[in-house]
Amino acid sequence: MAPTTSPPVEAGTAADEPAPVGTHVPGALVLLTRLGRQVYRDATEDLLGMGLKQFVVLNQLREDVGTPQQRLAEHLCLGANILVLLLNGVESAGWAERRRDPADRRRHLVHRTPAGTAALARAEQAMDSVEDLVLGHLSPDERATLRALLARALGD
Amino acid sequence: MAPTTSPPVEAGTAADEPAPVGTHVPGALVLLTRLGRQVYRDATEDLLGMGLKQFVVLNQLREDVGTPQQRLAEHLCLGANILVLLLNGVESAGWAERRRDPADRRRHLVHRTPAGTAALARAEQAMDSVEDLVLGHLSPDERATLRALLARALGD
DNA sequence: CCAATCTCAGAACTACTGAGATAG
DNA sequence: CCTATCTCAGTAATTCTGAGATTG
Repeated sequence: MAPTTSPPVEAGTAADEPAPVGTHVPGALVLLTRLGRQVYRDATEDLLGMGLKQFVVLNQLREDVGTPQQRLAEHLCLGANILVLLLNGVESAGWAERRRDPADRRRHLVHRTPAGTAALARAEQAMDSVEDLVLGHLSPDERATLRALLARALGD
Repeated sequence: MAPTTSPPVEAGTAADEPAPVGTHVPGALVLLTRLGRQVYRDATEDLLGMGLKQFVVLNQLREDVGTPQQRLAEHLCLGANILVLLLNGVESAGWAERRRDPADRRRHLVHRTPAGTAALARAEQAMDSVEDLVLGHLSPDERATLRALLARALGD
């Protein structure tokens, strides 16, 4: 279960470092959650024209091909029941609609509407300004690299 | 898939393409929040021996030099009042303590205790397994690159 | 007297638990 | 009959709002 063939990338200071007691280098996941909090703080509903979670959902949808709610829940790490509430809001705003899957009528396939695509485009522009706030220290190249790494981590 | 020894991390897709209707490429911040949710889901209290937020706070503290709560709140994007509740838990677990700043007695300087350092070390090992779950698709080099980019984005 | 920092209690919001409805 | 998917209501946990206490 734990074949530690690779060296534990410890904060292993070189031999000449004082190695101050109580000093600590955070791992990638800690930095990730901190940055995520900044996004959550800066991407306000006023700015986007919608909630951040609604924005993320719309990002996950297409107009032509519907997505089962089950899969949405997996990808967004949301409980199936929470997704219901979220979609209720998105649908009543006219940005998406649920259609029964003809192949398995238990399922709802969620489609983004043209209005949803338009709202998404507007929110996206607002997100550009959030990105300038949150990733302001990174060059365009670095942002592209970051984006590619995140996409890879999510399995594309 | 293929474990490429050198990770040149292709930044991207061709710039201007026909863009099929209803198709959409999420921005870096959307991917970031999705990944952050995975961390939140996988880094359970059972696994870490503490809450994820407690873990993040302990990461931010040192034994020798105290951190004012105000600065903690900024760095962690927490309201000052929420931090109070969080620190109450951390302090009563014996992992940190608040000391009055002699230079400005309105402030509390938060120090990590030796017990806190020990608990942090244990939690960190658990986080390694979470990292394997969340960043499993990335090579060690890619993880290092990701970590460096996140650190830079946060202003080092 | 006013501003800064921390603390707390109650309101508001979000997420989770368990039961119900419909379809395979 | 049993499982899968979605929905909802009640409960638990989290975050925000506003006031209070102490110090500069």
